[in-house]
Amino acid sequence: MWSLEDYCTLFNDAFRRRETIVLACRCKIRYSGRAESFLGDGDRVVVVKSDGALLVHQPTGNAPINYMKPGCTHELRVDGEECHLHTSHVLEKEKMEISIEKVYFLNSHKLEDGQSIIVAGTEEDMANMLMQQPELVEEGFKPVNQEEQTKYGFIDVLGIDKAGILTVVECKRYVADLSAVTQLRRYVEKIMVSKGISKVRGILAAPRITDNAKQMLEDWGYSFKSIKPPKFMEDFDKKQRKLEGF
Amino acid sequence: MWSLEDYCTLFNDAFRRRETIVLACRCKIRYSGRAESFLGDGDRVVVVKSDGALLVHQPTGNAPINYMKPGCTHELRVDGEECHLHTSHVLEKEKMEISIEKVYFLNSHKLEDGQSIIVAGTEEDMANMLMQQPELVEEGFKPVNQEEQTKYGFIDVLGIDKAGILTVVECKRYVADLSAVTQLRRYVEKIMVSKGISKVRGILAAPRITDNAKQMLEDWGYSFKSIKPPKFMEDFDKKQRKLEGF
DNA sequence: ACACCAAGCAGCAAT
DNA sequence: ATTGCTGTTTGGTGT
Repeated sequence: MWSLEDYCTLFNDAFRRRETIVLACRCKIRYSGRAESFLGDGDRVVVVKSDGALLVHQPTGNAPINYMKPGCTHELRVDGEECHLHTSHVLEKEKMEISIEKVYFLNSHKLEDGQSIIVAGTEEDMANMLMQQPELVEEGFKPVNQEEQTKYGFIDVLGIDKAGILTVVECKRYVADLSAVTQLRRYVEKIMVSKGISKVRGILAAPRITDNAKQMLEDWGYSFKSIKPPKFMEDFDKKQRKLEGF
Repeated sequence: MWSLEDYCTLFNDAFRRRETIVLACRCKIRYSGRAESFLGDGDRVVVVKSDGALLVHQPTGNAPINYMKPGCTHELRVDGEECHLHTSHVLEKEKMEISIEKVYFLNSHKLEDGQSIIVAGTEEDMANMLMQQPELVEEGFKPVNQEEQTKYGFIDVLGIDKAGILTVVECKRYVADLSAVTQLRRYVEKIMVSKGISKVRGILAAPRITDNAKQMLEDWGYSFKSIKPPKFMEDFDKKQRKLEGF
């Protein structure tokens, strides 16, 4: 069994060597920075990464209960019967103190990883699908050049309907809600102003829409088109080539 | 040194006992579910929690590069020269396979934690501050009963200005952007319809606002009030009492 | 269960 | 650096 001093030496040396450190312990946590927080005694896993990021995970749940951003300094010190991990981010004026009552295990290793993840099935993929298969939006719909869109902002798909009316399409991967409608409305109005056109259509493309959102959409004269986002591994080839280019 | 079979036994037994497991390894990862992803060879920390949640962390950055939600089943199996961690969430039709080339360390421990975090300085705290010190919003501003708000949705603060005009206040903890303005606009319109009033004011309360948002705010006849969110540890006493009540 | 929204959101790309 | 926006967002609250 190691002493508190041993743990401190192990930890501080590992961090100095930019190893990634994992520590399971019983602790309480105080944080002060963009907000302030306190977390009473319990068992957690603490991860300190080579870039100084720190994560605290409870034994259940997806998200960290506390964290510090990359760029932090860390020091583990003995304080009576406990160890205290002092973490601070000088630039961001944030600090954290983890009071460690008991260490269950501590391990560290130099980790190297230069890989980027490749994801298929995002909102961007959905927009690309509609650019390539515009008939999915509506019969006779013609997307305009993607270059031209960017001038008007972050519009997912811009096109012209079969009657020649400029049409903004906003894509959502999941259920479209009120904020999706207000977002569409904002884009439509932006286009009307910047192009000086009084008639611009808005289409919300998503697998589903909430009742309230549907109502608001119709009140504003926009329409909904049910579209499932793509989820093809085939897309990987294209993206992989793009990544390998760098 | 342990064999691949040893690691599998350790891992599978630990998960069966609902321990929290930490594994540092060189691996590649495939995920399929709400989207699909692939991550090539690199060193990562894998955390498997007692509720079945799984996190994969690269040696830098704040967020997990891959994850699975609570409720997953996990099995680590030997496959030739490698171990494969098969993770699946039957209900959500999600699955992940982590191909492990090399294990740096593996630890597990039964962790217990029933604590909830107490946070001060949230948007809700900001709204409460304005309810208690309405003069911060504007001279002569009087908040209306908080009960009454809930009928009309998630409005932060509803009140009456010194001229007797109903006023919606939307709070933002940080820089208010375009979506904050559209949100305010949605609430103001909702109130106008539900109360049958043609004149309702809107105030955006935040420490700062972006230029575009300011523009849109003024175009719509709303106003901005620079207010810093509260950040008092004193609030902890109140919240703690509330939590202890359970 | 669904709808809506905040988050100490994070991360990314464009400006 | 700031702005705007997506996210396998997560997590919480109210209906």
